[in-house]
Amino acid sequence: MSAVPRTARGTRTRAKLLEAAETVFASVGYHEASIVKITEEAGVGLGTFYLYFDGKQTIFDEVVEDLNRRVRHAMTDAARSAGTRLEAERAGFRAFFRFTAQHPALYRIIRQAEFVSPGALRLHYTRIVNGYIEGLKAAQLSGEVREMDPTVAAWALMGIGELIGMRWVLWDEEGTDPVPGARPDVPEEVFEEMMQFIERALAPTPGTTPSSTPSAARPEEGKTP
Amino acid sequence: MSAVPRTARGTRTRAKLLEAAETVFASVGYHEASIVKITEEAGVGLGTFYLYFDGKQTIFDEVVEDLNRRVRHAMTDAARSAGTRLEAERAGFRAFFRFTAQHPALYRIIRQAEFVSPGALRLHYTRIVNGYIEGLKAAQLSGEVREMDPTVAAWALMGIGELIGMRWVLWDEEGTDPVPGARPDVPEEVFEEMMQFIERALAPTPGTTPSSTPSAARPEEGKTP
DNA sequence: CCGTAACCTGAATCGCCTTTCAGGTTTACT
DNA sequence: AGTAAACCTGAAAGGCGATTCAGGTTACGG
Repeated sequence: MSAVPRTARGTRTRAKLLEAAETVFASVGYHEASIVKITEEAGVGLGTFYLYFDGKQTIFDEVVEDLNRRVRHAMTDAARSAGTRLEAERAGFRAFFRFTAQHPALYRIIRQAEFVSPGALRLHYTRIVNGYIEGLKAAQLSGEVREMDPTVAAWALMGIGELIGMRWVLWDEEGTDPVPGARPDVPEEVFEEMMQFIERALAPTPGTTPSSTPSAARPEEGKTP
Repeated sequence: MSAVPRTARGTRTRAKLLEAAETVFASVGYHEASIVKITEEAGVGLGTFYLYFDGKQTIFDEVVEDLNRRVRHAMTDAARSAGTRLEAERAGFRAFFRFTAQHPALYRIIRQAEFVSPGALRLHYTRIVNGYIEGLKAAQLSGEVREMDPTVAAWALMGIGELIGMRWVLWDEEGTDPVPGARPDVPEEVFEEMMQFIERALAPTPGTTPSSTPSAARPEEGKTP
């Protein structure tokens, strides 16, 4: 049975294991990730693992939970400083892609959760989507976003980010120097195209795109109740 | 070493194995799927498997290939009978969701390919996306779709379908009677909302004249899917 | 400096899975 | 019917990884 560490040393060891697990799961996948590999990566003995975790599944769930918390934090943090909803959307997506570039583990691990831990998978997606839904609802009240079902739109946005991220962050990243700070993000043109797509989909008046210049003349009127 | 069947019986046996593999991979995942389970599901002896496949990885690749071919066929078939591009988009998405509802194996298997067979994963996505790109380019020429990078839009569309399908077909399906003909599709309201989203994202800007704008102004730069 | 609780370790056990192969069965063809 | 090729089978070898556990090490209050 797993236990909670009771001293500073124990806390450190547990954290090392968690970090090592993220690394190993991301690089070889759940299946190929053996407890031995995880403990080796963490630099601790094999048996130590079972002091803090019940098994592979348990530590996997915790890794997913942790990644989810971190990516949402990155996104809301970035969005907070934005003025309009569209700026927030922009900042959120940028943060998402940046996080993906810096932690490819996110994608690689989430995709495996389908079978390893379906509950964790759903929690991951629904938590992020809920963030979108809240934002969209608020933007609808202020007239920045047209009348529509925010839930459907939120899942659509999630899907766009997911696949664009996969295509231009994960796939383009290969063969890149694995220096933590120097990972390529989504190319600027692609990002702009994507935001155009999104802005038109959400815009109150069909066919018009609000200027992408931050605080330019964009009065608050356009209410479409 | 695996071999190609030389008689009708052999062909049947090989097909049974392939179908059984799809079922088993979808229900328990690649990792939990043992050769024993596959051969039992197929109703053949254990050793028979190795007459036609080199191993688990090999048959997995072939299952992915097969599913990919079938889903694309379903989509293009449905889209063919449509008049405008938007109708085609609509028909294609409907076919995609219907296929997903009838073959949940598609999602469940593809998601595992990330580690099991990255090449197969990429092939799957890029093939579908290429279909979109062709359709979008044609629609741009006829002015039905605005000027934009069709590649980015295609991946966005793919992402929308992917997550909406996951949320409303796969997740809602649970606990449903597994009768092959009676699987729930995406609810009509959700489908409509999604199409609204897509149509607005792709719609031409009212002011511009489609045929007069040189559509070759933005040549495709090094997209190498 | 001592004692104890917490912590760490890795060899050994156990169980499951892949893959092989020698021998039996079916099919295609004359 | 007869024969060769194709096909099928499942016991058994060989390997790998999860988990346990008895014994050693470290931290720290008194």
